[in-house]
Amino acid sequence: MSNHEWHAMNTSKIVRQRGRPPAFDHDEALNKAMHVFWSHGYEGSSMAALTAAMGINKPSLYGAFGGKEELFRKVVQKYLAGPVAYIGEALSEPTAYRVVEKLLTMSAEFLTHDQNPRGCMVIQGALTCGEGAELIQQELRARRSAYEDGLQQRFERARAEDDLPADESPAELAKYVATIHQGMSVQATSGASKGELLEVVGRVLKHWPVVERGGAGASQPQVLESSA
Amino acid sequence: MSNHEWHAMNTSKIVRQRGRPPAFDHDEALNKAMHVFWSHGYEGSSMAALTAAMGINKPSLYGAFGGKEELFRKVVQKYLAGPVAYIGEALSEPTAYRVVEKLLTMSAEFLTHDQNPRGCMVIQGALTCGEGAELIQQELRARRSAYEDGLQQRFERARAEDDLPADESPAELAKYVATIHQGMSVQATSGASKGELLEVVGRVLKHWPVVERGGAGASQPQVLESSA
DNA sequence: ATATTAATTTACCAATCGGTACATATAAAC
DNA sequence: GTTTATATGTACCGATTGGTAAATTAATAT
Repeated sequence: MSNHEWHAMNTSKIVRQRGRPPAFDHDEALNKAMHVFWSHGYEGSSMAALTAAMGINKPSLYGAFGGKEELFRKVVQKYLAGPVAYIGEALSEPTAYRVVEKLLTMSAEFLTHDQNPRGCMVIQGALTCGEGAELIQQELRARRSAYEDGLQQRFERARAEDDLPADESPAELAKYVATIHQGMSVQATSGASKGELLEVVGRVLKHWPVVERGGAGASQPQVLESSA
Repeated sequence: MSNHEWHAMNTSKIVRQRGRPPAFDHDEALNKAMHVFWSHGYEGSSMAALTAAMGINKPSLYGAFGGKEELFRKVVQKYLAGPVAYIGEALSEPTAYRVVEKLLTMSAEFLTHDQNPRGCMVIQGALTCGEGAELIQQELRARRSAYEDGLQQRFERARAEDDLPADESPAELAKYVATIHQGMSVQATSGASKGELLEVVGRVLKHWPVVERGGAGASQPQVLESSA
């Protein structure tokens, strides 16, 4: 069993090992690597840039993470479980409207947050690439597809709960929301502000399909008003 | 005056030159280069891949186009004047609704056309990059900004012509349409079909703001129905 | 024919790419 | 202490990166 595999199956478990202990914090180094990949994409991040940011040298990186490609996959896992965990939270909102409202509003915040590199790593990490990165490109595409599937399933549930009109297609709504989300990522990378993204979100929410309930229109959602 | 500069100012002008004539077609080679850059992005396209596709060797490429970066800039110009010239045509449609309808409908076709690499080169050519490509990244960002400005100006004209409600912001609408467009590009690269993109476009058009004209609602635009 | 001009081919450049061999350093186990 | 196991630093690997020097080839001008 190689060293980085041992690390993978023993995250944060304190086991007395013999041999020289690592001189760096595994999780912290992974965060530094995430920042580099997030900023420059997979191919745009050189081993030199990664090791410099992580504060370790190449043999240590190989021992602990197994090379550039495996490091990137571990970074993606951490990214999904950390910075974009809000997506899973949004999906558990009680209504489809609230799901989209929370998802896109938090995305507008997330994509333009000062501490974060602009844009989403899963969307932009390897949209285009050379001949050596097709597997990474494929991996990220699969992640985006899984995200869209999650949205679709949530909207199917919403329709079953009479929370979406019966003539609305969950798959089509999911692709619509994913398209908006991905466009917002490109916009953030291009310099769009949080306020500008929130205006886009507001327009999406203003026309979000809701079922007409009898009587007063009290269930009509509030229109999100944002500061430009 | 270097050779590639001579080429730049003498496009398609037949002048008897002395010296050995080029063995390749300038414009055709540029098209081949466009296809490579379009498929793999700026950094993902190596000189080896470019020269192989163009059917020339490196010194010829340097002589005719001035290096990788200048070649890419020339490719972008050709891309704007050729494959995506439909954008300019869309802007001259008579109403804002028709502008967006034509722009996004043709984009759905364009982004998924069998003969084209998936996605838009200006959007995805250098969204993320390493340390040597920031200038190209900046150039493409400026192109996207110019595109959005064009949309905004068109919507300003539309509002002046009472073709958009007075309380709609042209800048906000432009960013909204650009966000949709850029999201569609990511979707196309991820494998979305023309029909799926047209469904997204249909949803955008269904809620496009139009001025309420007196009397019957005859001026209400037809909803675009697409085949999935 | 000869000179001139320019595009071709071949071979090469230094720098960087991701990845490793190897010796050394540092811990626990005995 | 000695042994064993792991991490570190240095120095290196072949391959590829974008870019050229120099010789050759092919055209026109005289």
